Amino acid sequence: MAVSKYTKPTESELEILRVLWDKGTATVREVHEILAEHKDAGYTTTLKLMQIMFEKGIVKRDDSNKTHIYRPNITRENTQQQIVGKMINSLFGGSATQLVMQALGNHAPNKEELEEIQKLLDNLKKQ
Amino acid sequence: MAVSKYTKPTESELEILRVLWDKGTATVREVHEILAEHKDAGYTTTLKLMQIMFEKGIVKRDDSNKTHIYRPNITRENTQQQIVGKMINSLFGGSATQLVMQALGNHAPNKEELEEIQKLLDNLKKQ
DNA sequence: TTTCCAATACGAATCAGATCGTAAATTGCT
DNA sequence: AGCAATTTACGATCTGATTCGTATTGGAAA
Repeated sequence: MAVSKYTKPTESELEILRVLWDKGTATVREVHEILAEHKDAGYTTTLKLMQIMFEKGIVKRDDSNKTHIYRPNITRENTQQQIVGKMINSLFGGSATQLVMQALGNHAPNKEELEEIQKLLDNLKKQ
Repeated sequence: MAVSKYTKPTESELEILRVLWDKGTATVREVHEILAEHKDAGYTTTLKLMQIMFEKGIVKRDDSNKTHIYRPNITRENTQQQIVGKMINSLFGGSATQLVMQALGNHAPNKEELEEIQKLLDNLKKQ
């Protein structure tokens, strides 16, 4: 079985990944424009970060044309899982329940979301 | 109203905070012994970190004796809230529900915990 | 073909966090 | 008082992340 050397994305890398996850593929320019709405960093900064992410294997890219096209090489779900898992251990003593209580307590969902959670809960109870 | 300049604790700071939260108060030596069980770093490293945390205001200390006694200056609950909140925004597009689904899906709780969550859910539905 | 623009490549500077060696201070013990 | 052990203080180094300036490259348009 192939071993994937998992590296936790940094904050900046996560920002870029979010754009790539949403769009599927994007050029450096596209990513940069979106980040620039809320953050100010130069274009070459975004470029450099994406190059580093490529070297790390976090993203893939098509460089057959002058303007390279990037795409994520790790899934959103997997990354969420890694990070949430780490947080459960480091901040909630290993109890996912504690995290769930915290999240629900401080960020109450609406009716539809409550129903969604209820369904999942019902499923878990059946096991 | 007093403004508290919130600073996100680093990973190492969190490790130390966990010990302080569990014990209430502790000396550098005590914290270090516990960390040393799972991590290897020199005593002065732990000392330095705790000194920096003191400068930042993350911990308080009683230095009326030679051996200083440290205690947390931020609560576990508050810290959890800050970090979970940030994660919901940066990784789950602002949806606490998504985080909850993720956590429950990948770290299924036992019967008692499910009941606990159910109770909270029932309460939220009543609103 | 030449020119110009946009994109990439690359190296350097900066910054924060973590680590540790060493010196100075304090306390307990003989 | 003098010594040994423990603790604190402090500065230096190292590493990783971020930022950016500048040079180079490639392609499109004139």
